[in-house]
Amino acid sequence: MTAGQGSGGERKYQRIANELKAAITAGEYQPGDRLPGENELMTTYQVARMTARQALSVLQSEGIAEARKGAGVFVRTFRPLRRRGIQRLAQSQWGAGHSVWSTDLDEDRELIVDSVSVTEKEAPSHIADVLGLRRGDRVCSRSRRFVLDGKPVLLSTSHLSASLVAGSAITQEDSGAGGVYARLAELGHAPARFREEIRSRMPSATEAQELRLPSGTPVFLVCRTAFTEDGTAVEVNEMVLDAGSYILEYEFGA
Amino acid sequence: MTAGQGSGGERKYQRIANELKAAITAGEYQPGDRLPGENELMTTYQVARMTARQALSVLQSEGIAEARKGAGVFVRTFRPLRRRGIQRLAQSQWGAGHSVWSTDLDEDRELIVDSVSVTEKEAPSHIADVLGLRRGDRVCSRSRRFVLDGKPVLLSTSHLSASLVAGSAITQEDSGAGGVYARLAELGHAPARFREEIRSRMPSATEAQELRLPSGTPVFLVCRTAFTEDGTAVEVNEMVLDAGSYILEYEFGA
DNA sequence: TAGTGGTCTAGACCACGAA
DNA sequence: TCGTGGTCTAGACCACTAA
Repeated sequence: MTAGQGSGGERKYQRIANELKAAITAGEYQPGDRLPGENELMTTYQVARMTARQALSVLQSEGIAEARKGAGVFVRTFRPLRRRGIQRLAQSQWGAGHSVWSTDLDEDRELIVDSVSVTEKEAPSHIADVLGLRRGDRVCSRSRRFVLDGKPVLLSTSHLSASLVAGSAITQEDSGAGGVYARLAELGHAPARFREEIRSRMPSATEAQELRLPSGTPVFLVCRTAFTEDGTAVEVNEMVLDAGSYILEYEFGA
Repeated sequence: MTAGQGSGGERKYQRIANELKAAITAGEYQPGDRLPGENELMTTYQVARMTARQALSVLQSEGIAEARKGAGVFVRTFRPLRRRGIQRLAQSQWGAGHSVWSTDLDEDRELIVDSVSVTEKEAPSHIADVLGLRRGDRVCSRSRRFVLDGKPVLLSTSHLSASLVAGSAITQEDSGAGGVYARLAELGHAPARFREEIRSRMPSATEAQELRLPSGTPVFLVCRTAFTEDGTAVEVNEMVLDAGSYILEYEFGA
């Protein structure tokens, strides 16, 4: 046979991929172990380079394996953070000066803010709509990147009306104890209700680079809107999360 | 040049992919439109088949485009459902005989249960742990597939202790008005609290087939646990969602 | 330096969809 | 029937990593 797939048979690359997956499931390859490379698969299965490649790409696109250029293809480890969407925003926490992120920390794992930037610009239209701003009104945008065990896992950009927060610590890189929500409370705009909307898709090339995502890893897009008691939206926080690094959790009553 | 990438330059396939993306963003190709095929890209960019292919595969793996064998590569449409995780489980709804899914329906879009199967088997260990069952105890598992506009979007498997629900309508394919939660309430095990845990990853080949997912579409894994007032877990529902068809939404107070 | 994965070429046969 | 994407071959040069 020179090409094409036999009508009754499993695809060659699929068969190779399945055998590798089975070996991983059986524990023959542990997380972090190196899998057989392209050359080895070519000889053991007697296939062309591109076919061996495609077999390995199946594992990568399912998030099971990760290629490192010049080194090999390795079984990925999966050790996600648990992000509690509701308890973490309870008043008792930010009101008392805790970081909103402290509950994200499993024992001994450090989630660190890698870079912060605060800018003021004209409000993007989809943000202006939610915050009830007029055309041309300006927003204060706080962008942060969070790093876990040396790997970036979360990009967060928080948008607030520039006129609302002018002069407060919110416009500083260090927003102070309790963070932005404590400052909003001091300004008389304490958040009372939150809405989080979650999507998931494959990352753009830019996002994949910023989060150092191996191919086959989707991202969560979490958009949180904070409302005051009277129902006014005061903050919109757009987040991009490495989906392989997070479990999102919500608890609520019936 | 015969092969390899010029050290300073953008990859060929990446450049082609970027131009296609720009054209889509600019509106030259609308959702549902057919993109230039492999043959057309080969001639217009003077590249080999595999290179044109790889350019198109970039768009597919980012979920921007979708290949249909024998027809072409098309710009994908994105029109997700909004799944409200909290309001939809309020007592007022299932208590009154509404389907839990009714709030998922945007006007004029029909979410239909495609297939139902109810089985009884020994509890998988991760389910037994949560439900507090002993080794060898049995569970009643209700599996359903939901279809929107002819496309499957959600696979749901609900696990309950077999001894707890024996003889009730829960063991029937039609669980009756108000669904499983109304029946649990009648049995004296009304759910009072819920926990939903969300992950996202690329689908396995099986999941991709069952949900008819184009490549480049991740899935949500939503695991909901229902607790009674005294904190006993009475139901574990494992769901697999087409991430391109859903926005998950949670609203809660500070 | 040897071996790895990343990109690229120039061919081929196949199953499928639309006309 | 004809064009499409899906699979496959057998070569090639490159950048990167680890020994």
